[in-house]
Amino acid sequence: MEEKIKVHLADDHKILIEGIIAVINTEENILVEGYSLTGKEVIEWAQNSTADILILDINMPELDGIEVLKFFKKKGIKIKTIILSSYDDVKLVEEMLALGANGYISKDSASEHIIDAIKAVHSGEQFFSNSIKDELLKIFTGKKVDPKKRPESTISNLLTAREIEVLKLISKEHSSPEIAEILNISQSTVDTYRKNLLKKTNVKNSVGLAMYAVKNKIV
Amino acid sequence: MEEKIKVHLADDHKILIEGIIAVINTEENILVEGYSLTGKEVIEWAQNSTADILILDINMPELDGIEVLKFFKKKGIKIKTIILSSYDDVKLVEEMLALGANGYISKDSASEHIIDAIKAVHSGEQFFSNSIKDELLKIFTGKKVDPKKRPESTISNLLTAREIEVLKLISKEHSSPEIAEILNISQSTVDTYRKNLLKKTNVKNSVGLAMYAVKNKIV
DNA sequence: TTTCTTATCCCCATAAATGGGGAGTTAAAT
DNA sequence: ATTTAACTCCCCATTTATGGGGATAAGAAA
Repeated sequence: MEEKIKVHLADDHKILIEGIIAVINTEENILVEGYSLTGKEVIEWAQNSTADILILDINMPELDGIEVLKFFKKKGIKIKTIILSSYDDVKLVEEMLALGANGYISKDSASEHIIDAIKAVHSGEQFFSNSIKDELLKIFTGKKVDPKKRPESTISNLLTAREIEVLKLISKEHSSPEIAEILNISQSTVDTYRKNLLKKTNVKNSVGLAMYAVKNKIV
Repeated sequence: MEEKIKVHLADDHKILIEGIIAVINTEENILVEGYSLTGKEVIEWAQNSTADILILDINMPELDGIEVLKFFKKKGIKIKTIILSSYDDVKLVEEMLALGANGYISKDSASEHIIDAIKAVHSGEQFFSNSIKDELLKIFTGKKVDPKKRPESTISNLLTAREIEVLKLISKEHSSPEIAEILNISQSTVDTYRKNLLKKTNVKNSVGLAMYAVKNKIV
């Protein structure tokens, strides 16, 4: 009687995607209409999408989930989005909500939660993993946080897109010459980014940068 | 007529596990007999296992795939193991082979490759993702490497107490001169520890060391 | 006892990172 | 139209890090 819920997946790991498809296929009224392996693909897809729900991994190379959500917000694209994350990070959840995400599930959670999340978000609710709910409770009961006073100074506006790219590569143990080659820019430029990153993040060296990246879940 | 191939999965992301189960369930003669979510669980399971194949994620918190393989080798446990990795890293592949792994597939590859890998490894062959094969070819054609001269000795044991001390200080953004002063030893010694740490952990630089420390909850 | 591990130190050399300066182009915002 | 932000590139110099080799003393393990 009712239409199937159309879902689009975005994750850089194809195995995970095919796994989720297999899981979702056990559900009668949910249909995976396609998937994207990179942030860029998601953005292209989004231009002419008729899907109901997007399940979006935040950890993708180059253009990650955060950037995708920002793009949506900027362009006024309204797609109900469920974040799929490797980590339970309240900061990230807050940022995602501010960027218009409708749900947040951890990759640690059981796969049936994906089904639950899709159904909930499709019917207009929000959905969170139990693990992340626990984390949230701690914050919102312990200290009361004004939801309007959301983190204005997220990494994304502290660091530029390019700086984040460089930071990610640094965190993946790449040297400046390597990063220069990967990004197709000169080593001088990479070194400039390193300097700016050190200043902006207020850490001492590359190790500090990597730790910063870990702490802020940008790797 | 023939017995089903019994497979055990090990990955800290339950969603990925359930996804792989769903994929494998489409295969008639392969059966997932269980799964482990941590390295410790794998080791416990391995004591009384009757499975034919273990599919092992290398990136697990605390006790990762490398340590699991080392444990197997030490205890003489013989389980055909397929490594499931997020990265295409030749160094890692070499290390895994030296530790007795029988296959190496990337999470980026399509899920049917898991099926192929299971079948290949079960029949005594080795299996590698195409992406990693390309990488390997580059190495083994460019420079000829004696397969017997595999990094057996380079990646030996766990870290010593002193090495861990140094690793902690590195992860706290200290430089070698600083560490030398803190520990009251010469900088030469600190540098020796750095070298040993790089070898033992098989990472490229200090950033890699810091990440290793994070992954293994040393910091 | 002999071997192995750990902790300590040194030499050499090269590669990489850090820290300061300046500067051009483009695109967006005011 | 002018300013600003982001991205790009270069000079200089110094400090750190990496990679190879070797070495010694104390203590544990075989």
